[in-house]
Amino acid sequence: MPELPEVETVRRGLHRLIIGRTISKVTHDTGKSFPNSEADVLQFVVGANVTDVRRRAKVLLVDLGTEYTLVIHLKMTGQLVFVGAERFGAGHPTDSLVGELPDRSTRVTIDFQDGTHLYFNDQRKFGWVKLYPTVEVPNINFMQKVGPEPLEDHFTAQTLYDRLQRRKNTTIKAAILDQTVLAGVGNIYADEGLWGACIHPATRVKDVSRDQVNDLWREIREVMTLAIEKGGSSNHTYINAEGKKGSYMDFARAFRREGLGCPRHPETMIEKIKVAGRGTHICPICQVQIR
DNA sequence: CACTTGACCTGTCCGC
DNA sequence: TGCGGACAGGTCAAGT
Repeated sequence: MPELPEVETVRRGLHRLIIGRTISKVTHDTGKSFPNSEADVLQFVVGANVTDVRRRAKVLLVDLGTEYTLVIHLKMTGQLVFVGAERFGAGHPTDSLVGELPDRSTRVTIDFQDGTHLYFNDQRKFGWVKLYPTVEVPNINFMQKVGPEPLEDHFTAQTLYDRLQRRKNTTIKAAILDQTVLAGVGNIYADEGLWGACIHPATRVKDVSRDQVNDLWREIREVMTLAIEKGGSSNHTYINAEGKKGSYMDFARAFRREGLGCPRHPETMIEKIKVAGRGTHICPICQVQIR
């Protein structure tokens, strides 16, 4: 589900809500939702306090005082929801969208000593929580391969142009979804960025001009910055650490707007097509495919 | 190596 | 109403 802006929104919430809390108990599914052994969980997680919550690409990193880190990927439908102790005394937070937790999609429950809880819910079970020594995190295969963070200062249009050269013969949409080209772009912000830059998603990378790459670079950064400001985009499965939805979809220009007017040409409707195996939203007037 | 496709899961929606 | 198939905000492994 979540792309960079959604994962960053969850990170900010957790950073505020769980740092300094001490873990008293962990319960989890057997299998890939949390594949570490009970012995490791008892030795390195239970009794540990949370020292930091970081993000790289779409991956969350919850650092523990034991020099171990919980590495978490939400994939399509994962959620991390913090529930305070007051929930069980004064009732539910009125603006939370989650029901009573845990529920049938809860894969991992982390209880804190102060009576608060962190729930990892994941309807489709694609997501996971894995425990690594903190110093080993940079050596994880994904961390070795993943591309630059698009919102960092050193990510320039030239960087994007250079990194796209490794995918010259595929479509521009497939290329920007490739996490080794740049980090954090998923289906929503790919469509939004390509609409902003007036590039048809099925255009081959080699046919995208240098000026178009400049536009795409700027649009990806702008759209992700706005999305973080709005707390991300929400479908029926995405909520943040406090159980609330993001409002970026109120500002979306192409994604999931098929049948509605293009903001640049209100008389022309956004169309839904398939590119790179994914549902793709375009304006047929502004985004003209080359070759 | 680059590229595409299917697999991983569950739930929902849409057409017959 | 029931059922089959497509599809869903992501990555991997395996195939060509």
